[in-house]
Amino acid sequence: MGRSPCCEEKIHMKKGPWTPEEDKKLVDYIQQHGHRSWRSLPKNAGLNRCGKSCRLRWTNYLRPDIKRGNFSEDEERQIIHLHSLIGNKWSKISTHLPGRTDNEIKNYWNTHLKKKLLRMGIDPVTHTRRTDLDALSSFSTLLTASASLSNLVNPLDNALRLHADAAQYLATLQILANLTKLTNISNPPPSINHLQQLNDLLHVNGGSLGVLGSHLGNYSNVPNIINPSEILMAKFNHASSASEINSGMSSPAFTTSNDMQICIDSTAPPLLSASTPENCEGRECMQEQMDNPIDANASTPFQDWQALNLGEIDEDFSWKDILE
DNA sequence: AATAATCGCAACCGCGCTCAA
DNA sequence: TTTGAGCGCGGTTGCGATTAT
Repeated sequence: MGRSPCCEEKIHMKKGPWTPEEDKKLVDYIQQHGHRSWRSLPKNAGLNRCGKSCRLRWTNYLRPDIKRGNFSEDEERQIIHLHSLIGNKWSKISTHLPGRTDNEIKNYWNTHLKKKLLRMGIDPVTHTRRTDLDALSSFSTLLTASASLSNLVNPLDNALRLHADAAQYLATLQILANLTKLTNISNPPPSINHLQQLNDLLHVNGGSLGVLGSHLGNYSNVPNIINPSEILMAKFNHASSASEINSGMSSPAFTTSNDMQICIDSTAPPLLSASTPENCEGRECMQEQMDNPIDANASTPFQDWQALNLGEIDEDFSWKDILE
């Protein structure tokens, strides 16, 4: 049903920002008489405003229990959590955040949290990893950045060079890996042949991942393309022991057995997921996660990358810096 | 220093729900 | 059962403040 204008005399009503005098009149009236009927309130309070405007001013600004100031991290988390469960139900969300109005939460969501999630590669509507090509292009920005880093490092500094090479390679890897996902290309496990070629490449080129990365095209052009990240991980899986890695036969970027374990256990982190698990989709999935406090803290895409824990060369150089 | 672009927030708009007559 | 007043909600707009060029 509904109604359009909230009062017939609306055209004569004042609009726009409230003056301190109007605020005082409204507060004084409500403190004395309450606000049983918003429609009759402005007339009784001596305000040339429509009741709706009075209600909004009171509920969003003048109410004595309104909390002012920045949102705390805890409040942010709660908003994101609740939004993932119930969507844009701002008034419902506000009931869980004492002193915060639905309007304030809505504004905060639109101006801060939405962007924050997007920066993290999370779709603010579905709360799942983004699958669009924008995110892919942002990753190619990372590739460009890592390439620049590669150009900046002293060619004589072998360790730094390898780190930069690895950064560039990982970026390439992720782009290709996600392209294969986006295009629904099947990923059969790497054959022994592929592994042998990979092994040769690493040995011939002194274990430089940068050089290896430059050969990825050979794999991505063949039919039945193999997910490049799987090639790399299979290579490490295939290595006879961690000592082989540590002895310099493989990339110095992966030097500890702990690092190896991470590489073996997972492919490149799923910054972009082209598909969701059959039994866990979109908001329902998030609902499950939020019901479980541990799952609710599930890693963000960025955390996935941090989880690679590839180590740091020195205080001024870290993977976090590259990935940021 | 001037101008344009962007951001952040308060306020408005209009739809739909509830409930009393 | 129908009607419509009143209210609440979510989306949108307007504008001052801030930042970038």
